[in-house]
Amino acid sequence: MSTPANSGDPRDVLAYLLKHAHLRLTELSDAALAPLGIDSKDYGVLRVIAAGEPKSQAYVAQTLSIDRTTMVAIIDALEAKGIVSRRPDPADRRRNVVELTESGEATYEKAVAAYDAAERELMAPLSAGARSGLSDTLRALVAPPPPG
Amino acid sequence: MSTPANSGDPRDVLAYLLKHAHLRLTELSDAALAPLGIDSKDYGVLRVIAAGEPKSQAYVAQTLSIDRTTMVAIIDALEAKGIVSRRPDPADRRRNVVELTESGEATYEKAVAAYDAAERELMAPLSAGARSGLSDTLRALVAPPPPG
DNA sequence: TATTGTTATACTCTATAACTATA
DNA sequence: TATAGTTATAGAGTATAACAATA
Repeated sequence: MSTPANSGDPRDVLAYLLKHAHLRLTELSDAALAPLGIDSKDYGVLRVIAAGEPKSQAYVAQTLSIDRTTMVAIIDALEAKGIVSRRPDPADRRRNVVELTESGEATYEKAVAAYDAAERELMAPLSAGARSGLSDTLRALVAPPPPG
Repeated sequence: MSTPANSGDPRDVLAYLLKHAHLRLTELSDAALAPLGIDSKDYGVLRVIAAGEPKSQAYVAQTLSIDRTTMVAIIDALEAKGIVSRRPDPADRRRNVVELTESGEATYEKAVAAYDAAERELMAPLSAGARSGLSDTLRALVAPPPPG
């Protein structure tokens, strides 16, 4: 038969597996990042900010599919911690340019190491092939982010 | 180098991929299940209830790692729709036995087909090997549910 | 007119605390 | 004493609506 009998085990349901794998990684990375004063959501934001040229709040929000009103509070908190700075974009004063501060650069470097360790811990039971296969497969399922 | 440079693409971060793959599957399955009057969370509950012998609310909640106070409202709604029934367990009157009604059995059969179609739609870009590899890999990352 | 950032507000989801009844 | 179900309540997370500034 193509559909196996229902054993009642929720791990037969892909939605359950995706939800709980994400939950487990969030727990591990939140714990790893907590000493730096940030969580996994902050890490995602910092990673976009840290890449290449300075970004606007709107760009960061769109890249991560986070509502721009939600982004305000996230940047507020990172700014209060001295990790990022906000200033009006001289080229378009509607925009805020968001950048890592000097101290924020150091925090970001540590955050990359902490997050990577959490990912490795989650993936520890997997073979090297399964590890890279997981990322490749998920990338094929997830559409490119808005700005692309 | 073992860590690639940060391109700013959130799809390089496993947590982003897991979150958005889950989000996409939830959207697809919610849409597929909506004509039946249930959503993907209800489907997970029905799947546990439909397996084998009748279950208590507490068992269903623990199996899915849903708080028992949250389960009350979920079962309330399924009962109001005539999909499941509740009755005290004669063997232990603290417990509610939760079962599919006759009409609920029919809804459940349709729900399995609808959910499976949503999973297939999500997985459509993948090879057969990648599809089964994804489930196997995720299962290795997710601990067995409480009752086991 | 459209976009960016902001604020105030509301909504959803879920958890905590306290209660009842049963064991 | 401990467990199952329930209710009321509170908190986190996120979205919607409306506004000011700027393009």
